Amino acid sequence: MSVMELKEAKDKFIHTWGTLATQWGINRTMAQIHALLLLSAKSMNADEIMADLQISRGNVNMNLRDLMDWGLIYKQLLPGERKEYFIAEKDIWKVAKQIAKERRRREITPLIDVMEELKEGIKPDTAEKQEFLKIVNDISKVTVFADTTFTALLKSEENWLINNFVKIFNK
Amino acid sequence: MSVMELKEAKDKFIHTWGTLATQWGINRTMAQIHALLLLSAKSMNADEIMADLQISRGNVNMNLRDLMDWGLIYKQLLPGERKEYFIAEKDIWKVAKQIAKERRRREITPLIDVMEELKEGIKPDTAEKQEFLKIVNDISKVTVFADTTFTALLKSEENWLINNFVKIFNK
DNA sequence: AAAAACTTTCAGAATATTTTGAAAATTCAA
DNA sequence: TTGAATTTTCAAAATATTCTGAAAGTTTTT
Repeated sequence: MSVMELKEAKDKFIHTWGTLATQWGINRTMAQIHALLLLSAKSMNADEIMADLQISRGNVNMNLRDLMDWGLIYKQLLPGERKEYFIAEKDIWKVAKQIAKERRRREITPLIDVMEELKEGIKPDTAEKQEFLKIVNDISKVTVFADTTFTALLKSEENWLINNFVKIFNK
Repeated sequence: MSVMELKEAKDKFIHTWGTLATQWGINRTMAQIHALLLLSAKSMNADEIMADLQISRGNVNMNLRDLMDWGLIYKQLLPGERKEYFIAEKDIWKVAKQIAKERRRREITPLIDVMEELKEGIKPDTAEKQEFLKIVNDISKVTVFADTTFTALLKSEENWLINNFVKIFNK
């Protein structure tokens, strides 16, 4: 691609963010609003977002709430303004951490819980049951491992991965 | 939950696998077929899967193909049998690796590509463009970091994370 | 070469998700 | 208070995704 206009680039960014989001189970509009706010130097209100992305008030409201739940945007009350304004977290490392945290909560934790429940509910008194428990156990172990790794990555500011990251990040 | 029957437990496993899958952008039926095959000691053919999950032939066929693309199941040709049989990869560590690999390909790589494209297409000749490039650059760095970490995790059999894993896994 | 056994395809139907927009609820200023 | 400004809700409409099943395609047997 040759040199492109800023507006075009921003649109492409917003569009890409939205498309990719759907692939990982996140609502397209939510991702687009997030992208829009990420690119906006100023905080924006619902009307501005509606106009910019050409979407309804209800849709904007719902997705702004979800984005706040994800910890990706903040509400800002401007003095002398009735309307609520929204601004995105601009520290991308924090954004990544928030997304990872939320996905862990939604994807990993429930799986661990169900595997535990199944392990407790089945007595290994037949070969068939033992086979079943083997699978459940293996999944449980891999999942707990993923969870442990994830948690370590998110919490520690000291381990090699983070240092490695900081090195790359400040390059 | 108190002691439950094996059938009940298997159904719960299949159902849970299917429900969680939808949350990470994977088709419910694909996940259920995968779960069914994971739990099956023997390989199964399309008719058996149709009967077991009460779904159409077309649906089974399509999702079996997708599961093979993901590298989660294999086709097995049994001697003296016209029908094709399918068996799941039972090594859960391999399964996890395959899933991670595929998600990396779908989620991380395209994001990196678009960010690179945007970086190349914009000249930083105004403050506004520089701000835009800052965001794009930051996202690029975090994404490349995630990619690097992922790849290292998947490829190396020697680093501490894997050793850590093996320790947990063999407990 | 024909028929039987099996697999694949894909248009339309069914289902699920997202979006709209107007009404209800809330907040704030006077 | 009252009422204007703003936000929230949610039933119905729009859109997107998944599933079905019969027809077409392929492979194997006779």
